[in-house]
Amino acid sequence: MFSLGQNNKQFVENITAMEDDFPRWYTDVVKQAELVDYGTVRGTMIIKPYGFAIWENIRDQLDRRFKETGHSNVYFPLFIPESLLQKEKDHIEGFAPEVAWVTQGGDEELEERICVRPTSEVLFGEYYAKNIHSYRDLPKLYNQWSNVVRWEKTTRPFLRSLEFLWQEGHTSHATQKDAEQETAQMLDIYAELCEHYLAFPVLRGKKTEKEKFAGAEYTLTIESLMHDGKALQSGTSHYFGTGFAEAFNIRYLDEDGEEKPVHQTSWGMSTRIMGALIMVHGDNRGLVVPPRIAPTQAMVVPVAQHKEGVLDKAYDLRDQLQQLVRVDIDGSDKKPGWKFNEYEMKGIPVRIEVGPKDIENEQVVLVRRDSGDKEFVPLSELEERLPALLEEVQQNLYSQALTHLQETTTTAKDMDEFKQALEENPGFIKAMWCGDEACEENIKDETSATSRCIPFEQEAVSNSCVYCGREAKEMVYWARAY
RNA sequence: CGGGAAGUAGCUUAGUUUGGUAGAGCGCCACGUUCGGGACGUGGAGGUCGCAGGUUCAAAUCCUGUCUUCCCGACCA
Repeated sequence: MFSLGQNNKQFVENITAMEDDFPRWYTDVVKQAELVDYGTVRGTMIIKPYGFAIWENIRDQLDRRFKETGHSNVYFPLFIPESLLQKEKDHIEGFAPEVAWVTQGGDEELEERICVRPTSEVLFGEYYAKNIHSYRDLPKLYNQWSNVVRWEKTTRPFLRSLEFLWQEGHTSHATQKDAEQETAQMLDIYAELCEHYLAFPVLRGKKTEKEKFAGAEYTLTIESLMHDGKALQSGTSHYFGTGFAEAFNIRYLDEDGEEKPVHQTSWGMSTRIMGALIMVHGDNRGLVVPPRIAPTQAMVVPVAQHKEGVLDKAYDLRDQLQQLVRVDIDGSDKKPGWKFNEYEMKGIPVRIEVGPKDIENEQVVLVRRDSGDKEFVPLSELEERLPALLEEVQQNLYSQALTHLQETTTTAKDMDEFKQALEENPGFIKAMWCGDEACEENIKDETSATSRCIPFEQEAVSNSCVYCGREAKEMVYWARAY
């Protein structure tokens, strides 16, 4: 095994070091790895082929699980009439400030403003009201892949943009129990995607009243930790109770002959998760993509490719390995060093070098992106070694992320400890809370940290509220967040 | 929405203080030499200096407005 050594200054000149300026590192990586370009309208983004290929893999994994759990994909319109959006009071209050409105069609002023969907609860509500009549119609388990628009004031690629891609699930159930099970099940699917494919751990829990979705009875969330110690809400699943059913009059006739409102859920994961992928695994050489989600898992780089037989051998390898993993080759006439850097920047998990010496020795060189370690592998062992190495990279990325989460998760019994933790070892802070929204508000004002979730797995780190000292109700994870 | 910084070739930028023919490096194209960690030589293409007004004989440069990006804060399922 060899390591890359210290001679790496030249490789990173295009990317700001993350310890110098993390926000700048992020935008550098997003651009250098060719994930996105800025759109012409402020706050919009063009997702480029490589960025979209990663999103497609995330999408496919989620979609497979949705279908395995009985959901059907549908597509609802982009437009919502203002009167429809107004129907659920909390919902419209939550979203009104960031809605984009259409006021004109062609030359004509519209009689009623039309909203460009920021989310589609009301459209599904209206549909369900018309289409659900009997307990036999339930459950209705719908999902849609779509774009939504939220007129945000400050924007960053993937993390917050005026328009973004996501999926939104909307379901109706006969009973509270069924709907609550659905809410929990979908959160598990999101958590599993993060842990098994995107290779980072998440904290699961419930949002506080202040942080919950507008119109929901409660919101479940998964929270993940970025490299700079800030948290990112990575997926949410909402239980609506019968709130929307009452507002939209979604009722069914039950077996017992009684008319009852349905119990509903909605859940979503967006292209924002791309931001998590970048900020959890990325390093000063650029992006690092976990093998299970990487569009290209291994890149064949021929060395001294002008020499007899090298390029042919490289293409043969590509063809052979294609049966096994997602492999690509760069047969362009760039120099090898250029290619090494290019694919490190793009985070491709493993590089396969083949040169004249390797051909002579009947071997290849495998270089892993996460650690930079090189190993010489006999051709006869390659088909066995490469998938195993990809798996090692996947596991290592997860355990690195887990270690980071564990090492930066602290406990605070009072505000001094709380502030000290934020200052010295930013990450999640476990602290008790009395349940009073005023304390939550004050903590935010004084520290800019917010409540991230009330974890399912509770643990009493003290008896009293970290802010006011009154009797504590529950333990909350706090952090500065994106 | 407040405070700060910046927009000059695909990218990074010099030039702006003191107005006077728009420069460089990288990248791109052609040819040759190279090729085990971002090669080199020669030749070449590429710019309404973000946009709109104004001042001036003359504006990348001065003035006003505006758009966009980045940072900090406020806001934010």
